[in-house]
Amino acid sequence: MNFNTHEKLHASETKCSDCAIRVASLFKSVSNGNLASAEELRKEQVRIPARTRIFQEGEMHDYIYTVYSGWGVIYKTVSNSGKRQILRFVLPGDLVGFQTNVSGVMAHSAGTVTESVLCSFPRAKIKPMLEKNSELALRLVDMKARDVSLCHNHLMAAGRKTAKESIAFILMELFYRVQYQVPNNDSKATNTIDFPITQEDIGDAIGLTNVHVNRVVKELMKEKLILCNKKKLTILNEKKLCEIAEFSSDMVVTHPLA
Amino acid sequence: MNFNTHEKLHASETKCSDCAIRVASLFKSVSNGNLASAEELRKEQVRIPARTRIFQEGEMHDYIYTVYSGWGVIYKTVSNSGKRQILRFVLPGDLVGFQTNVSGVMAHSAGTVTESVLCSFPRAKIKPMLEKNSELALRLVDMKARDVSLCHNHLMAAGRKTAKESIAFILMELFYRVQYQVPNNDSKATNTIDFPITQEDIGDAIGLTNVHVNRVVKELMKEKLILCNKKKLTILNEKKLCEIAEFSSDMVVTHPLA
DNA sequence: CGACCTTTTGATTGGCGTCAAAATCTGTGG
DNA sequence: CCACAGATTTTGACGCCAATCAAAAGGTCG
Repeated sequence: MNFNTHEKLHASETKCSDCAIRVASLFKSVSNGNLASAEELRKEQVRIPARTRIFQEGEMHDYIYTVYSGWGVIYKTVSNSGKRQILRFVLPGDLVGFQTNVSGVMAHSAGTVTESVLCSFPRAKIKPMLEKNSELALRLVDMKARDVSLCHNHLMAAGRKTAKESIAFILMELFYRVQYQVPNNDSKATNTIDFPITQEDIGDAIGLTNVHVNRVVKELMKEKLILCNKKKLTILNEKKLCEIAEFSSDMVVTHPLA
Repeated sequence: MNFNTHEKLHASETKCSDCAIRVASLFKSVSNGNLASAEELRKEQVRIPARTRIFQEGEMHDYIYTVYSGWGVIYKTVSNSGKRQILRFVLPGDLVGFQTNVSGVMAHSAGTVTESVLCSFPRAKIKPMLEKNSELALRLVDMKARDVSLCHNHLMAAGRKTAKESIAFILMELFYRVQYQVPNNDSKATNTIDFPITQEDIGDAIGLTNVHVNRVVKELMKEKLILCNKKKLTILNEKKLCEIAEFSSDMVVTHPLA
């Protein structure tokens, strides 16, 4: 699976008439009055094809993005071996590309999995915006704290869990994140979500080969814990999976700073 | 290696006469005027023995801490297997225990490695403080962004690097973090730092056994890349180690949001 | 000095990687 | 709507990195 490059990212931009709505996640907890004051920050909506790179590790990139729709990944590559480590699956509402450093050189790459719609925002305007609007700053603290929490769980899976435990974990985590973050999903009724990532992606997220992921996934299917094909994932035995994975749904729920 | 518990954490507190200085890290970028206004927030200084638990995963804990001196770890435990995953080595200037959730139940445990001095701060006062002082909020965003960045590197090591690469990485990372964060270290002159963690700790950080860590560390010594004994670590061949680890010093440098 | 860590070494095992090839799926253009 | 190419999944054989088990040697601290 190779990423197309998306060099002229901002060439295909179209105006987003009411982008404040689209960046619902970042602005979620901001009162209407303040939102209005943030309106001046005109944002650009971008549509990016499936499996296309958004920005690349080591390169300058002056925008951050809020995901409006679609799945993506952020990742790093070991240059010695060429192996990829997926750091996070990106879903609607997530922020992509925010990092604090002097140079603006990206510490990781980002790419889409499915066709995605992002709202871009100039990195340079973040600080003034946060200074003007403390609610936004608090919201960003929340989002970053959640990033840390997800990354801790992810690290735990990669470092200390078996292949089966890790895979069960990642499936449950994504199932719940989709439930909370993807609009118009019916996962509560059907226990099924759209699942556009490959087994190779799963492997790259937890440090396994696609071959081994396949063996474990088949085992989970044989045990009637999941059903997984045609880009759909069904959770058949949530209780058992949570036990195996040591997962609980409150590991993925966002909370405002209280 | 077991942690003592530190049940009566706040029993042994002593007043910290000028704690604003001690929480230098969190308040680093805050102008003097604002610092004064934050003075009202009386903080408590706590001294904790070596290898003692500060708080535990799954339990309520109402304080966050800024580390003034000493080494510590934050970690999670796989209950199935009892295996520990160290999420982060904690050094002076680091924040410990900040997370956003409703319940106040800690998502991970924290403990000291050496005797440490911490400044405690009531979790409940964070939000009002940040609302009053936007510079603090920005500073917290920076710190959390750095947490994410370190965790990404850590995940990369655990997931996709070989034992040798990961161990080289963790050694270089700690070497530079000590250089930047520990006061009165002479690492620039001597290439040597105090190194109080065990090989078991290193293994728990990247998902290896102490036995295997030992074999690799000995190999690194045999190759004259490091020198490591008596709780001291010397970097003999930084260039080579950085190549093996794919490490660069700007992976650990803190930058204010610009 | 004695108990307990921590490091070190050796022997053996096993989980997951590697290599390879077939089967299946997916999207695209004719 | 079919055909084809490329991506993805699946299966099998085999190998290796790191785990496990065990035990000795060296450090550390009360």
